[in-house]
Amino acid sequence: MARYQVGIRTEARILEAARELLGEFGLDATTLKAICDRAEVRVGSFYNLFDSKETVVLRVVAEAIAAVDPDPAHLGTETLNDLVEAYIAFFTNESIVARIYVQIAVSGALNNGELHHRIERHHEQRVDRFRAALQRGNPALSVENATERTEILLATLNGLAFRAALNADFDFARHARATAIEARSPAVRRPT
Amino acid sequence: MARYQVGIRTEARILEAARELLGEFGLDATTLKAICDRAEVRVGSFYNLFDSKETVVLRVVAEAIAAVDPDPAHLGTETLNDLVEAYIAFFTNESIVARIYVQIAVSGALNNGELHHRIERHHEQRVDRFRAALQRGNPALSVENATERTEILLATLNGLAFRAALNADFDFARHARATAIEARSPAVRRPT
DNA sequence: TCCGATTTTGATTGTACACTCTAATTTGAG
DNA sequence: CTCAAATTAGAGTGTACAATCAAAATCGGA
Repeated sequence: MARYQVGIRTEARILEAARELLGEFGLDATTLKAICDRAEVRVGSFYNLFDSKETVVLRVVAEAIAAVDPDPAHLGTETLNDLVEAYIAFFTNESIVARIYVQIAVSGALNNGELHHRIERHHEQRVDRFRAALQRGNPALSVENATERTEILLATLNGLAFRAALNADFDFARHARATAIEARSPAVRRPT
Repeated sequence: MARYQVGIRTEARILEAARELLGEFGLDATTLKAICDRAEVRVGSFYNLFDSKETVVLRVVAEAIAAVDPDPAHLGTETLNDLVEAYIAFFTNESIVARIYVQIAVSGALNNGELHHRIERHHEQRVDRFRAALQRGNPALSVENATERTEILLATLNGLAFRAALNADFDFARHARATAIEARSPAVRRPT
């Protein structure tokens, strides 16, 4: 299936249109028609290049996440701080796309089994990367302890992001950084 | 608008049907037709009693949340533990309804301004109740400190709930209780 | 220039959904 | 029993959407 240049450019235009619409107006407003209108393409051309609307949406979301990856090559050199900052960057710069991610995770999960697994796997990979980075900066931690701590940290970050999605005034970055510091330098219980 | 008994019973049947469908199959599967079929009511009767489908859904969700309220009369006697346990009960027993709450918060928030404010207000009231309970059990805490701590605690609980929604095996209750203990008895930073 | 492969078009299909409207029926207070 | 008000029925409206298809146009290697 040797591609023609025209088709490749059209594909790029469609992706760009989807990226812009999703990032600006959210999932519900990004209809197939809206994408095609902005890309100046007719519906038929869209389906000549993509299997479905879902394909495009998932690709845009995946690319937005990948764009802030502090270690795209997976060299294992990232610090916990890098990962947290990447997380903050994603939710700060791409808040609507981030919301779409949650939207897909929450609404699609019950119905669409394949999608559910993709998101589940994605989250587990994230736990793993965060845990590894935490242990790198803190070799004394056991795997169990580090995993536990990572689960809590990520839960808090997700919760804070959700909070920020509800209230734009909420200082997501500050809370996120404070939480991350807490997770990095282990606290001890005050004797009671 | 003096009600007839028949209408009151029909209203109850519709609410019950919506409750069952939402709790079992989620928001997307709970169509107007599905509600009417289960309630054995025709569409026209539905709209004689309710303004919209949204009305019914929001009422079911609100009632599910109210059902686990440890202090429905707002006497101010609830402990932080009570509140956390209520939260755990809601997400454990009514996991699908809880998911619907998130679904509404995330997808509706951008479009529907009125709904957005309701959910925002609900969250702020929750922060307030949690903070008050925390201070009651820990009078030494300043309002600022308690608020901060509460924001983090609630964010973590929400994040853990989200995690549990993705992976049914995740031990939500254990993590939630552990986090709450942490929040209750302030930890101090280990000197570095 | 030729010609098969790719791309484009846009009318059309199909579907799912919330919601409306009017006429018929039922209720229950007086 | 009467009758106005409440309730019910259910066909019908309107809309928004993703996706299909066959024919026309275009591409680009040989």
